[in-house]
Amino acid sequence: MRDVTTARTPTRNRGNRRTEILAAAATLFAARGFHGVSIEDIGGAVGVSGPALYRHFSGKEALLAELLLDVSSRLRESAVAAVTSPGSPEDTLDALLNVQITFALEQPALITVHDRELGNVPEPARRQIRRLQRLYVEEWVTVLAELHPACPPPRLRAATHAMFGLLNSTPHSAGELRPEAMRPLLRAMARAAIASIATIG
Amino acid sequence: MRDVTTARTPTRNRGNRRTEILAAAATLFAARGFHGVSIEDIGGAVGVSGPALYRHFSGKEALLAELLLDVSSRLRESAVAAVTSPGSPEDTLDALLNVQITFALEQPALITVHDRELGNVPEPARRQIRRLQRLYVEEWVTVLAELHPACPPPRLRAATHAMFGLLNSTPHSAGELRPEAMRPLLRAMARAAIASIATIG
DNA sequence: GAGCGATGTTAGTCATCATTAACGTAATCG
DNA sequence: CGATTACGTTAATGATGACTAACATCGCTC
Repeated sequence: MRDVTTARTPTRNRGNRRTEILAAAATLFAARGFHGVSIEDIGGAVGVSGPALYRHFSGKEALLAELLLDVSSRLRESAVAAVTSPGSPEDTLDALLNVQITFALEQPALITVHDRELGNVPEPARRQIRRLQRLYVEEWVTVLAELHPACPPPRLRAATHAMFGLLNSTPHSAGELRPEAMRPLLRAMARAAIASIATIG
Repeated sequence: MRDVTTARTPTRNRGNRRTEILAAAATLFAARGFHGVSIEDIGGAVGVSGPALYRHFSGKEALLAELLLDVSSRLRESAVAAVTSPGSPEDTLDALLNVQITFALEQPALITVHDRELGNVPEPARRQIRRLQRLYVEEWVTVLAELHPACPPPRLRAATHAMFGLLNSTPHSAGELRPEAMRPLLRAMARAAIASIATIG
């Protein structure tokens, strides 16, 4: 009389604990910074204590690396999907906005860690994360370039970063507004901000 | 035959070293986070080594506290000046934008530390910094409320934070654009973003 | 039902680090 | 001059923290 519905892989709940740890670490890193969080803290947050983490990760830095690698590849994947789906440049921009806004609203901790802690990732992984981040930005720049052909790329890049700053402000205004109200606000502000870059220079 | 031109206070270069330390600490904290920087690092950055800092500050946390207290009071002071000077709400908004943009462009390290490290400031000072930050935000909200009377305050507050995010993106787009080009871009994007908040809801 | 792999536990170990102690030195001031 | 003050220096000291070792346990598979 065993429960067969939970389709267990060869090794039972394999991966749950791992995922749990990643989530807890993201929250803690976002709140106190990589060096402000101890292995003990992370373990404690998931109900195991300390060195248990080494059964799942080779070390603290590896944990961070996996976190950032995961975020940056998911972001890039979603961006590629948005860009390759058919539609006008305006449609594509809207799709990109949705990607970033959804991420910012649903995973504020990951977003925070993603743009603060790259410096603590050891070298092999760091390069790859940087590459993914760069590719993500370039998806945006490409679309913006279609909408504003007269705008030089450096300005487009700066504008893109400014927009990320705007959208990623969600951790700061946590609690001010419900997500359902935050989403249209961010979308409107970001759209307007982008539209404005044609009006200067 | 002494040099009298350098108007020395009772104690020679008093305060130079102190200021130098604060500046170095800001840069390091911005780059690696409070816990990622050692007292030795900060000392090294100004050419003295380690425990010399205790001649100027009571400890690492006190150093951070002074940094944040200084930033938040300067921001608030400038905001008050902008708000109390005569002019239309639009003029006042422009003045506020100039305050924040100038700060973001000229002191990116301080801006970065200012919105990341509050959690590491010990309690007496933390409350005061929070208070100053809140007051700063309220200056913005008050002006925005005049421009958008129909907009509920929580939305104004969220929009204000989003705009700070936009303007404070300068550390991320460092090098993309020269400050002379960055300033009008940020101003245009921020103005447009703010104008857009009336168009929803 | 013995062996094994996955997963934890607790008790080291070894660095790093904030902070303090003990001790110069040079300039200022009486 | 002689003392005090401002500033530094190099050794402790005491915590904390990442990581390792040695030792369970438990669910499976054979």
